[in-house]
Amino acid sequence: MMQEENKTERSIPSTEEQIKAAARRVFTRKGYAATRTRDIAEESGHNLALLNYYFRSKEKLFNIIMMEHLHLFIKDVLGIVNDESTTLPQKLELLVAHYIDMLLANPGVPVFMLHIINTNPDELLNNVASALDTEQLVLVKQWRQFAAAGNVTLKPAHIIMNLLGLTIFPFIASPMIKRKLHVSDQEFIALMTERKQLVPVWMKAILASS
Amino acid sequence: MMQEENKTERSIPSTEEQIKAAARRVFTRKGYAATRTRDIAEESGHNLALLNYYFRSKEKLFNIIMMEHLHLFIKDVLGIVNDESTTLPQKLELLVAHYIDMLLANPGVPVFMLHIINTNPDELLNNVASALDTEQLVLVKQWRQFAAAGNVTLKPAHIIMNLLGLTIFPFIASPMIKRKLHVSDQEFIALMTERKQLVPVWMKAILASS
DNA sequence: GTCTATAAAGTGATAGAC
DNA sequence: GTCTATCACTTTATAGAC
Repeated sequence: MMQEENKTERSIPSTEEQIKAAARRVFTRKGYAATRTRDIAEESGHNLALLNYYFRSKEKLFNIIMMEHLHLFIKDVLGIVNDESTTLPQKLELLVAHYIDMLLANPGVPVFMLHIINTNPDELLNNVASALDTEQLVLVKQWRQFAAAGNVTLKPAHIIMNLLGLTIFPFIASPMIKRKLHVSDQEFIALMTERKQLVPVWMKAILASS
Repeated sequence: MMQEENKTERSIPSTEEQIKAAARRVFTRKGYAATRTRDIAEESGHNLALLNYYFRSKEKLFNIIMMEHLHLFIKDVLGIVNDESTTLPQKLELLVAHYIDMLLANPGVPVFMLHIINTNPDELLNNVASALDTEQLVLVKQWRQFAAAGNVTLKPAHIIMNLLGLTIFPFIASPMIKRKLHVSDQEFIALMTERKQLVPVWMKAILASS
């Protein structure tokens, strides 16, 4: 009477989806080892047996979540990086904006990924951005051109570490930042939104200073 | 006959120290939950029962290691930060060099800390650098002076995030960096050593660009 | 102090009723 | 598909011999 059950687009998620969503939250918050299947079941509002019914095992469920997170990191990036019609500085701005938007929508992703990177080094480091280390990327070609023409003395490793550090680190350290710098959740979002413009400017200043 | 037991400075560590050192390695590598007390015992070359004999429980042992890591983060910093005889730029250089040296000697510390920060938010975030958020620090006074005189439009939160991101992030992401950027352990150390000089230069360039 | 053996509790997964 | 009850195994911690 009040609300008719919406059976079309926005209907209630299936049990399987509910469990997966709960798993994403708990795994992201506590990591793989500290998560008990009972935690996920409780968080999902369903029974422990359902978890095994739908996903067979804790590990298989984790792998599904992991792959989805991995996909978030790579999705849409190839399009930006391989676009012949954009310049190098434009790609920088697009990449930073894209990642900050993605991380604002999925704040737990970096900690999740780093936890994996630092525990299962070999297992999936091959997968991480494996599509991205190609030497044929337009971005890489443009970079070589830029480095050959101008006089960039800074090693590429430094540049990449700077870019990632300036973009991703705030999300990793957000609990400490919010606490110690007296930044509210809302202010944190505003800060990160500012950084979409600022990081590219800073990167250019860093390049110019070397 | 071959080697007489050295009983003075550099004698073999006590069983207690051996277990603690093993715990530090295993906890750093795998995190609290994924570590089994048996792993620590095996790594130390001693028996599982000895761990409980010396430290009562896994949790108490972990807390000891955690506090030692926390101490590494704060130790010596107060001296740098409260030194009336150094300028602000000098403090920046000293702090960056100090942290990079500390992290090169203890590469696992950041991941260890972040794992804790993101799992036990409230428990110890009060302790983290609680001595450092005082408004009375010489560093803070010098900063206020600098900000009032010059025209620094950048918010302090951005500056701190940049400094930490440029300094600490490479250690957090080192497994990925080494793998994806084809950087050897030795080259990584060289890169970080370079950053002791570079980060302060970059920070100044960032400030000037705003 | 150090070991072996074992108790006590936790955890992933399944059987079987509904 | 969903639940309760339970198995099989792991893991922390301790008891007790030496």
